[in-house]
Formats: sequence, structure tokens, C-alpha cells
Amino acid sequence: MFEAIDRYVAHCTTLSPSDMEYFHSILQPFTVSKKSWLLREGELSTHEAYVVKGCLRKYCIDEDGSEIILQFAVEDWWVGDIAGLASQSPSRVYIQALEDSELLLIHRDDKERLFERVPAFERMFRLMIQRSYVVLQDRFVATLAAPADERYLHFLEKYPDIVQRVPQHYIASYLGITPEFLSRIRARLAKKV
Amino acid sequence: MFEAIDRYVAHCTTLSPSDMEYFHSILQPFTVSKKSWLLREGELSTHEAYVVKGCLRKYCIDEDGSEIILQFAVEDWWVGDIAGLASQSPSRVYIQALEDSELLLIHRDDKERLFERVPAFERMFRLMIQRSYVVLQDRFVATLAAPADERYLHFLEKYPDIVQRVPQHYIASYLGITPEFLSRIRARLAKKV
DNA sequence: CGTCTATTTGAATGTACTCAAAAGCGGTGG
DNA sequence: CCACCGCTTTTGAGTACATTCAAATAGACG
Repeated sequence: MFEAIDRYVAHCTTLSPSDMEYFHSILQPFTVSKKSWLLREGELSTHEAYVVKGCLRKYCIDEDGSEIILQFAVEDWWVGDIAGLASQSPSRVYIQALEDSELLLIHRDDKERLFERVPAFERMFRLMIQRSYVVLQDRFVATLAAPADERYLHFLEKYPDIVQRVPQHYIASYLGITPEFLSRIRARLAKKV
Repeated sequence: MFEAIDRYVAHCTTLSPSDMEYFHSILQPFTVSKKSWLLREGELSTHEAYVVKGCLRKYCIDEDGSEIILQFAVEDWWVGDIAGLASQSPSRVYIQALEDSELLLIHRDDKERLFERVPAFERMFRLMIQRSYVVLQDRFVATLAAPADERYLHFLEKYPDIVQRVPQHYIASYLGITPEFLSRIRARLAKKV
């Protein structure tokens, strides 16, 4: 159950056995079945989730009703509504399982206590969000600077595993284009090869 | 010199006088004059900067040579190349003063030592980057979902001060559009009123 | 006052979108 | 096991938002 997350933690820090035990004690194993939601817009978010197995998507819905995928989360990723958790305000995002998934949840309050007891975890979560920030910034720049076909090719390179697991229209949404247009891009690329 | 940053810190935590003194001791006052760079692409970034007075922009240059503004930084903001600092790799961004500016620099290594001595600072910087992440995510969603004129109006609301201080084509770049198009948007809006 | 940069305006173009419909694919039940 | 249903992907035609290139105008600074 904890092998994967222990490896994740080990990348940042080395824990004493008792801290390790304490950490495990606040993690709540949780399963979500395909197509069901971990969080919906308007709900109060209380947990962050580490993905042990499976695949989820975090997305929001804009004014004219179309979905924008903010993140795919597969094994060894964290997913959560950072904005909502921080401000304790209703979520503006949905988190939905795209496959039957096994998670480890950590409650906001338990996390705070964990930070006090083991400051190394504050560091770990700082590094985690720092990485998320860098990924998001790269994606943002690419969305402004690169045409959709390049962004698609880049996605294929960076997340070949996700391409296999996720319906194509979700990838279109992640790239910021319509499913129709992604289909055309693929047709063009196929012709070139 | 330190009044503003002390207020910033006080929002997160309360420091003992000796910790406060230590914190001040690692801050390096620094001035940049208008149009000069604090950091350029390819350089190794070693410091983060707190803006005491002035205005800067962080931007990168994409493949076809056009600038993308990632952030404006005015009084009470932090600015730095988070990606480069974390990975100790050459910067892919530029940080340039748009006005003569007064900064307080903190060196990467001093920051690490500060975190060890006063864990509350690790928390402060975690919260800082968390806020940056939320801002960036909102901006990302808006760029995908909202047309340029709405994004401009939203920018006017959110950063009325910056609009006054910064040339218009930089705002266009921040919004992800060309200066010509922003000019047309403004012409349209002026007509409506 | 002249020069340099920023902004505006015009015309042509392109990337990506919308709406509509057809084709493909996968799961489920008879 | 195959037929059907729903969902995903593809294809087509027309359109819109935003870009590019070019030139004119306006502003700022020495």
C-alpha cells in the first residue's frame, strides 16, 4: 500500500521510523471507480490525493459550458484543489476518475499537524507545488507560443503513457483545442508520415 | 528599508527579534535602473527578489523571437526564476526593470539556511508559491476560455495600478495578444462608451 | 525640435471554431 | 454471438477571432 508513496517521500527526505508510522497513520486509503468524482464544483475540498494506481483528471467548466482539463493524474502524482484548500472556499474544479483508481488521501488538518511535527514535509509539499508551478508555466507558454500541432507532438513525447490511457477528446481539452481540431491535426500528421 | 517586507512576513508568522535580525542580515538591498536586467536568458540565477519600490517584468522569448510576459512585479511582490533556481540550470527567462527599482535580494543558499533555522520561512515561501500557482492557473484558464477583450477588462479591474505604469504593448504580451489587436480592442471599447 | 519608440489604422490572411452529419468503436443484452 | 445503443472520432462547409505586414500618427525624451 505505502511502497510507492514511501519512495516519493524518500526522494526528499529521510524519516525516522516513528515519523514514518505517523505519516502512514494519517493517510486514508480510498478507491474511486471509473467516471465517479472525487470532488465537484461547489463542494468544500478537504483532502489532497496521492495516486497509487489509476488515472484521474482535474478540470473546470467555463462560462459557456465547455470543460478545460487542468491536470491528468496518474501513478505517483498528487491531485487536489489547491486554490479551494488554501482559501477554504467552494471548489471551482472537478476531479474525476478516468479509471478505477486507488488513492491515499491526506486531510488538510492532518497535513498541518504533520508539518508541525515533521517540518521536512512542509519542504516536500513546497517542492511538489514548485514543480507543479514550473510545469504549468511551461504549458502556459506553449499554449501562447506554439501552434496546436506542435503542442500535440510535445504532449505525445512528454506523456506517451497518458495518450494510451485517455480518450482523445480529453487530450484536446488539455491542449486547449476542440476535439474536431485535434482529429484534423492527427489526420494531417498521418498524411505526412 | 525593511518595513514593507517585515509587514509581508508578519502576515504569515511572528518572529523573535533575533530571527528577525538574522533575516534582515541575509537580505541584500539592490537597485536596478529602468530598462536594465536583473537576469537574462542563459545566466545562472542565484537570487530571488522582493520588490520594495518600482516595477519589473519577467518574460521569455519563444522560438520565433516574440516575447511572452510571465509576470509583472510591483511593490510587495516577489520575482525570480523559480525553474532555474530549483534546477540550478541556465535561466530561460529575463527579468527587466520597467522603472528604477529597489529590491531586496535573497540568495538561494541563504534561503536554505534560513529555512533550517526558522522553519516558518519554509512555510512562507510555500504559501507564496501556492498563491503564484493559483494566479497562474486562473490566468491559464482565462487565456483558453475567455476572448481577448474580456481578458483585457479583467486585467483592468485586477491590476488598475499596473495599467497606469506599464506601456500598452507589454500588457498585450501579458494577455497573449499582439499590440495591434489590443489597440483595436481599446478602440472598440471606447466606441461603446 | 528632431529622433526614437509606442500606438493606431488598414487590408489580407490564417489558425482554430461552430454546427452538422457520418463513420467507427465498445460494451451490453437478447 | 451478433445486433444495437451510446459515445468517440472523423469529415465537411462556413465563419470568427486574432495575426501579419505595412504605413501613418502620436508621444516621450534628450
